[in-house]
Amino acid sequence: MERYNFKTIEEKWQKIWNDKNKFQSQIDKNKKKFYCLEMFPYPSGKIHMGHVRNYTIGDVLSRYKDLKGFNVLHPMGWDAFGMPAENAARDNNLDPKDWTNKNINTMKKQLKRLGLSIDWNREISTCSEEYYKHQQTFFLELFEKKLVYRKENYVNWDPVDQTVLANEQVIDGKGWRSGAVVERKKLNQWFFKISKFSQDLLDGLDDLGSWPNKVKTMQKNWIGKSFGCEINFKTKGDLPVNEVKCFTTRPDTLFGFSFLALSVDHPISDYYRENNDFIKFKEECSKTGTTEEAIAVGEKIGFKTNLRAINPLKPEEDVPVYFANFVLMDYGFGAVFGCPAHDQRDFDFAKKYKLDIKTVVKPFDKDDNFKVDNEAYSGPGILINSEELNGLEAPEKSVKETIKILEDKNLGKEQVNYRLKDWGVSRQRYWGCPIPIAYDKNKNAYPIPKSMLPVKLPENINLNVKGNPLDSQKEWKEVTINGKKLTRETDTLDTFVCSSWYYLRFCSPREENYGYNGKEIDYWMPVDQYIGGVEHAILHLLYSRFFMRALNYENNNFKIKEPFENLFTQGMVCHETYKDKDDNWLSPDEIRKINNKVVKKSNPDELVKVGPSESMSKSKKNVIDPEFIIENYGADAVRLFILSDSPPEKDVQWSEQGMVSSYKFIQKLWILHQEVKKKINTEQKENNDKDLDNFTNELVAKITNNLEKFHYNVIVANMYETYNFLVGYLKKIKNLKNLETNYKKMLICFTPVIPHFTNECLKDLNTDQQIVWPEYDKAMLEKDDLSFVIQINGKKRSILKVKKDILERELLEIVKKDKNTEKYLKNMEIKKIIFVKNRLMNILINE
RNA sequence: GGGCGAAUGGCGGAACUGGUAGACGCGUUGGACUCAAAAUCCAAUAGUAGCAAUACUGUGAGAGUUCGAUUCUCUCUUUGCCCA
Repeated sequence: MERYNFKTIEEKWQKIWNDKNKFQSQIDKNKKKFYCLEMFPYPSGKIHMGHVRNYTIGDVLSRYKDLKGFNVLHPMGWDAFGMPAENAARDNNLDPKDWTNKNINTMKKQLKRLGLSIDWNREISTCSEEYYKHQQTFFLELFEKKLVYRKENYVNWDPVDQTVLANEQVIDGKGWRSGAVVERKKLNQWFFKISKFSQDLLDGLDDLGSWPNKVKTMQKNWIGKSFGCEINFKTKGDLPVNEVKCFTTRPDTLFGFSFLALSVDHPISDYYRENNDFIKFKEECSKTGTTEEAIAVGEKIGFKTNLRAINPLKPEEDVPVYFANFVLMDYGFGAVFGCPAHDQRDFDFAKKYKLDIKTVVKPFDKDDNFKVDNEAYSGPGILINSEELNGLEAPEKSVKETIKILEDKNLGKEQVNYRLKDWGVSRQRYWGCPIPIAYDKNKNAYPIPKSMLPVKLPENINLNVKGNPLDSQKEWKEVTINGKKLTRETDTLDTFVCSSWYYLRFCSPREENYGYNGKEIDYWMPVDQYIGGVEHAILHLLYSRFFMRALNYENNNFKIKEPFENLFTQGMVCHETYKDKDDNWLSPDEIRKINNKVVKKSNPDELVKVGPSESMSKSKKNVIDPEFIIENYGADAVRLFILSDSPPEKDVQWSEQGMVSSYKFIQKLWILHQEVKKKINTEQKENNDKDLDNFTNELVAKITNNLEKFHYNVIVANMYETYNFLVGYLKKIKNLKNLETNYKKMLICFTPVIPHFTNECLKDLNTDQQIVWPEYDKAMLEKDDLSFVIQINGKKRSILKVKKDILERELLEIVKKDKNTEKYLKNMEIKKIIFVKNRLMNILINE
């Protein structure tokens, strides 16, 4: 018998699917649509195992829904703008476009080789003019709706990449890509007014039923709604300032007020702009990043002003006013009131500058003499030392009560604050979507008329310059609008803008007049299932949700608010890490496992240090190249393995042995297929066999259920069970009449996972009609003979094969005679019997 | 510090609405085939005791609810992620 030649068979089926346009999708109002989307890849060069996992999960779902009769949309495209292309092009003297397109070609081939059921006719690339011209139109529309604005702002500046980073791109004070320490720099930037939708984005989360709770919580925290109070502090001192506005969530701790802290960017700083000490201080502050994390971790430093602030609830008391590095201008009003006893940050600051620490909240279990000592107490409790507020429960009642008092005295008012800041979209890079704006000599901004779109990127330019290459494009920068000579904006858009609406584009990828076609999105949107990594839980998903709201804003024709109905976040692909004796990382093919030892391939005497399994990354060299694996084992085997070992939402451990056994399994299935085929083709056939019908029925039920719940690892187990069953079955049973129909059902159940193999087998059995997902019979799941569990005092003592729907007293008679249970019941009084029909009987006796 | 999740054999992991814990795979051990090895096939595989039938223990720890808890409730430990 011939071995299963995965290479020819897989390529054969891929060609058939391709030639027949099998996965092409179009509107069909008679069918229910299903839009399945995986996060599109960045064309970095080659696909990695993370892609294999992501797209296999999506493919299993798409193929299942297709077999179920849905009209499936399953597109793929490229998140093609971004810094790696620009950097690679600069370093190797290439054009980013060429570099990107070359990678796209390679990766497309690799994805096709995986046998994904993708409608390639809808392929899009965000770096193509056909894509980004529509994005520029959207930008102008948002500009008209005043959802885009420009402001001078301090930004996170990455000195290595020479670009601005969003807060969420700064990790531990370092750039997420370059790893360079991030600096603060003031720049003119374009912003999307995402904060306008803070409440709506928060409310919308409730409607996203099947998003992971984890992701919803993360977004909720990110939006960071807080309830508090705006307070106007009167000030005195030798500056022409009478008042400072603060936002606080804890106005109830006002009696613990001992300083007021301002951001160095607060308007009051203007009075100090020529003060050398202040300038120095400000420089010092700029070394701390602008992220909340950097601020929390970094040392708190302050600069004392000549002002003193008056406590609104205690006008005879005034406290010093500082500039401090932990106050941000864009949160609240760039000013906070310091209550050291009940806020750790304030506490650290007060200790450093020897300020009062007045305890005003005591924990419930302490008396009124409670004093904050080594650290701030921020928990709940009872107000003390707070005059008229004494005895109030904090923060539950005290916050509301204090706000009322302040409002009555006209000293402040209730306010809701959001942590979510507007989205800075300007990037000082070449390889991105040009912002369709131009400026006159006075820096006034003019939108480029829509008729002049797209604003194309200049080609063949020198990237080997400091800063933004577009800046040195003199000719390109010049533009005349309505006879006016203007200069183009040289910043390009954050690539997260591109990925904020690409799912809309997939619905009508060739629509020329606009970014989307109304009819198409009305049919296809929203995405029924979105699948991707949890690392995008905040950024990409929040931006996409914002983008739909921005299009929806002042536009009655656009009805979508939530782009992704359901979300599934898959885990990462991990692998052991290896290091040699000098602590250099080793790749898996540089090591060898002999017995229980791991040694270096090039030097078998040298032991290799085996590290923990971590997410595959080039820097740790623990990557496995999918191309090599597909080449060696075939697409079906890779798909099977990547699903088999862990639930899709958890991390999976790559294992060579596991991969090999998946490969072998397909070989074994092929051998089994030959045997089944032989039996099917035998002339002599006997009666139908009920066991086989039952098994298949149960299998269909299990696999259907597991597919619906994303228990894809269990599906693989079900496949192995089926194999084991059939091997045993063929050995002992001659009843063949119903083998063919049952076997075909089994193959269809396997199709989402190993489509090439099953299509080949079905074809081999002359199955020409369109295959459809088998239905299962619920009633049949309850078998005529069943295993009935007998417990005595809650302990399992026997399992009896009995007929379905057996009555309690019938069963009791059997139990009394059964050799396993009889000894327990002899001469015992039965106190109680719990009888669960067709399942379990628990007999309670005296011990 | 706060929020959310997780903890089951040597390992990855199963277990429907509380009802046979350990499906399935990997690994390991023994056997068959072979001059030998690989591959393949067969068998065993939670622990303890026993030739065995079987018994006891067992889902991070401790309590609780229940006839019955991996599943529900509380406390704790460890760990992961996010936020601070």
